[in-house]
Amino acid sequence: MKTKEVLVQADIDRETLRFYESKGLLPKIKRTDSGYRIYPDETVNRIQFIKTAKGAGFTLKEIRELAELKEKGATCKTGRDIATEKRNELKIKMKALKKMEKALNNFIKACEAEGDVGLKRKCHLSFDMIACK
Amino acid sequence: MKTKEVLVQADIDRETLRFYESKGLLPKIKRTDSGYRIYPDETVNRIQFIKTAKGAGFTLKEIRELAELKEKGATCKTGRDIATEKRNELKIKMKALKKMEKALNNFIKACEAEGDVGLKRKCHLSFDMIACK
DNA sequence: GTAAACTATGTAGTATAGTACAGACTCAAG
DNA sequence: CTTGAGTCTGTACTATACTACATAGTTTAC
Repeated sequence: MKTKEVLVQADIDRETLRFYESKGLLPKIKRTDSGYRIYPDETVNRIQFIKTAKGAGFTLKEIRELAELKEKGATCKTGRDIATEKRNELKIKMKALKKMEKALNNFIKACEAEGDVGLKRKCHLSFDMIACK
Repeated sequence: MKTKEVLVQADIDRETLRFYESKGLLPKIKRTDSGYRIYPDETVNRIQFIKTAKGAGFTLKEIRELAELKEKGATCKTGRDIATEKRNELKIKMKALKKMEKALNNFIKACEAEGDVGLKRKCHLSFDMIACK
């Protein structure tokens, strides 16, 4: 695959792609005699993975650690340990997300219960117990 | 509350606290005649809220938008709209998290099925369908 | 009444994750 | 065989979220 093809298929910016390459996040890229990059097909999936992992709050460094499990042929034990650690981080993030969701839900519900639509009623958001007066 | 009290109770760094203040994330802070900050009690809760929201992937700017719902006495309608928008962002993040969790779970399970413990077996992580050979 | 602990301001530096060129080379179509 | 689209390298700039001083003033405990 040539660069443009990756850019279109993975919906990514040329500079960002190069940036990810420089950070060691992509699988090995060949070059033509003239120096043009030839990407393996899995690159598109890899970028999708990076996007998902980023969306889940992982840093590029963390994502590279996961990518390296594949790249460097880690042993299963090492791989499992890293994956388990990442899963624990994930669980903590999930908790924060659920806490926030609950707070926002309470706030939205309280607003609706007060029949806010179209009104200019004042509301008060508190950060321990979200409510609307 | 004096600064030190907030630092200890909220488990936050002095400089970070000042940084949050400069970004408009904290409730109004009074000063003594000599210029020392006097924080309202809710400050500790606010910092906890900031931490949770950050953990859920919101930026400080986004967190300030939520904080301002309280600070500036927004109308319920405005408040609800912002909260609903944030809740939508949250749902997208939650999806990414679940996708990642599934991928990690598959990987860990596959490793265990192969009886990796103590072995130096090679494993391969693929990013569309995580597996261990 | 002085030393230690605390606080204030301002400035500068770091890490992360891009984003935006400039200047030059290559390739493909008419 | 030239022109435009595509690509290359390198450097510099941006935003976010801190982090680390330096320097100076204040409060508290002995």
